[in-house]
Amino acid sequence: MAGAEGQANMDETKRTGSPIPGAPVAAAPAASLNAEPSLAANIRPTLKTIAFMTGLGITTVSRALKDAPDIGAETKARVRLVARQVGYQPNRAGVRLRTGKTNVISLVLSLEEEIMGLTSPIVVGISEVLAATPYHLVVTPYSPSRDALAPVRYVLDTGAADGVIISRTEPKDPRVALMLERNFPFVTHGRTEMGLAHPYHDYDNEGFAYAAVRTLVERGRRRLTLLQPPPHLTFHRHMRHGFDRAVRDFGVETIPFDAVDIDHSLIDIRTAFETLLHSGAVPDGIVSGSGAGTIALIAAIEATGRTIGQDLDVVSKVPSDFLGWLRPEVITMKEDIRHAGHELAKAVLARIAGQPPETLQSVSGLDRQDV
Amino acid sequence: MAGAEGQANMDETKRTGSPIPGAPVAAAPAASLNAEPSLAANIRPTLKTIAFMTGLGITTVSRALKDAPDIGAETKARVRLVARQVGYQPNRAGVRLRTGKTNVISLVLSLEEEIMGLTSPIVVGISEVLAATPYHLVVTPYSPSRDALAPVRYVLDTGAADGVIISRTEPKDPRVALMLERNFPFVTHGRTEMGLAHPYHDYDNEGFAYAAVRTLVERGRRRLTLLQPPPHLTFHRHMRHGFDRAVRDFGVETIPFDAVDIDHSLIDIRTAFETLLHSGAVPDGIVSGSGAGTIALIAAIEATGRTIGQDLDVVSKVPSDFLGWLRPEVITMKEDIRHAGHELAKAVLARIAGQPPETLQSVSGLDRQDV
DNA sequence: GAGGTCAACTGTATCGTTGCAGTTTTTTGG
DNA sequence: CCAAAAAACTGCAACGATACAGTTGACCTC
Repeated sequence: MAGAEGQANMDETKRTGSPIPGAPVAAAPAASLNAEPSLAANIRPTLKTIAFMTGLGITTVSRALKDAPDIGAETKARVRLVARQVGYQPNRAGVRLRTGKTNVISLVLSLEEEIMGLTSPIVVGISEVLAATPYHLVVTPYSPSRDALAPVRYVLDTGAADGVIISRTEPKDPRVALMLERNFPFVTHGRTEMGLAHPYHDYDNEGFAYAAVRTLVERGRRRLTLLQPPPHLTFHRHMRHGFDRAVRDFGVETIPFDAVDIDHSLIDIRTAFETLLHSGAVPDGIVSGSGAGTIALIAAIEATGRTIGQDLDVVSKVPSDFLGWLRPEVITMKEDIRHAGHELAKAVLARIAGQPPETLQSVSGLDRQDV
Repeated sequence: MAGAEGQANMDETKRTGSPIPGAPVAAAPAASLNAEPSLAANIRPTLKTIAFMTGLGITTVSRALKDAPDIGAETKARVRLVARQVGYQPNRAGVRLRTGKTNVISLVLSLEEEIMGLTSPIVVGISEVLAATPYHLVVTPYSPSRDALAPVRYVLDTGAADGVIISRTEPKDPRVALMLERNFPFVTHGRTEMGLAHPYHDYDNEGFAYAAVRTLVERGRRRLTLLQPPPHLTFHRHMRHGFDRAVRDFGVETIPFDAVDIDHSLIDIRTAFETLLHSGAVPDGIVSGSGAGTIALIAAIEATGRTIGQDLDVVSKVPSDFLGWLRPEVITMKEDIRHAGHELAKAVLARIAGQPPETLQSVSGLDRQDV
């Protein structure tokens, strides 16, 4: 546009570089400062270092490492060789500043869902997948008393990550709505019911509850009850549906137990269940949606002098097999949370890579044979 | 140096900014691109945005927000007001690139130490402390089969974090040596024995083992054994010392049990302990250094028809109180791992702030009354 | 041999921030 | 009333990487 020919470039000497020896350029110190990326040993190599070593331009080196089509094959080979040799690793801050790409996955965690050590295996599972990638895992916590939206907003507003993993989803989850609206890559651990497609991984809680009821019925139990997830979370519905459907299918009775849910403290659960056991309506079969909760149930059961496997049966979903060791009479069905971590990580990465959400939805659990 | 007066500055029009309306500068699009940080709504505010809004220079805004001494009080107030108003948050990549400060704490985790959910509460504890700071928590995993030094080297070489938290320390820990040598801020969860001062937080395993033995002795137990940590870790020695010293002090007998340690699988521990129970030398008191391990011990004990609290007693260190619920006959002593997370996080932050290592060493556990 | 095409390479500007070295204005001292 | 000093503010360059818009030279084509 605008200005005539003389305006832009074409000085006789390009200011950058100009390492032609003997040329009457600037002063010595200035030159050495700019030209040689590092005489010393332990400075971290940058593109400039490689450019200097290969005699190429910084741009060329950058493109060569990216395998761009307009760089010669031999040049690429040379650059890669030198890069490997000096142990070049792109400066994350540089990339991030220029491109906005953070190479970070943010795991948004409720600090209190931690009571029963679910975090641990999920972190491990995610880490295992990310280890093979340039991605880092950042834990973004929030206290559940506060707004669950806050951490998500933070990531979105500050561009702190390329992808987000959230759990404890609700049927109408504002976090999902927000990220979908902003077209931000994420996966949820748990489904939603908003009529919007997004990546998720979920445990088949409906299948679990159904199978649990069936198991109890097969043992002759007829008066069943459920220790269920908190009502505002999606998987409350799933578990309820599975339970209720099975109860209908098998024609058995249910005893309501709504005073507490698996988010309550063990003490509360125990107290509430003891109360139930002292009431007129005593169940002979219990489905528990949480391994920790089951411990409280067991305490209540034993405190009232009953024996599991005899007076009543308990089927529990568990994250690990402690219960199997300590109370083999409790029937357990394992939820593989580490596997969930794998799936979640793979899904965000795929989403970031542009794969459509519909293809990134999975449910794991029992074989669905029995549903 | 070199060139005469005309060289450096003093063009009539400064190229940057020049938002004087009506001045005959460049073309419209170029100007709008540079002058107005954003007409649109949702662009993230930067220093430039605030500079534009306040009419100040970018440098001034930066310094004002840093509360530098050469900025006027009123100016600072104005800048802060606008910054708050527009929700300014410094771009981490910019800061990091310029200053090298990452605002990241790296938690270096062995992926397999995870068997018994220690990670969860430690992550929570660290997060709780970091939440009040600009720091993020990044999980840097390694598989224990591989070099434990690798992740530390990575952080050091790439400057991925401002501070590191490691666990599973060894008496001569190469990671500690490396970070000390590079003068890099870190804390260890567990002590070392290298004669070098560094920040640490540790559980008082010696005190635990001593108290455990005392408890057993008080119950009349005389033939004691220890399920101990793996020999290469520092706390193996601590626990051993506490155990051995108490055994000496109280004049009781010990039964060797070195076939397995708490890092072995539950199956292995159970098998090994059953073997011991079937041998001639049967203990009547057991100290267990791990909650998970205790479960395996219990299984072995019960499989051989013995009763805890009667034929023998078990004292176990535990991370949570499941055992207390399910096997109240087992005597438990709780290790508060979340608290460890707090201490570790506070220590790295203090170290980063320049506090001397000697002041950042703590041991928690039982009151040391009994040692 | 002028003009065009293509392959291979390169300089410049930029992301947002801060260290540095100023510049301008006001105040102070003599 | 002028020089010097202090106070308040500012532009430039740089951190490392990449998008973009060239530049260079070899090779073709007519």
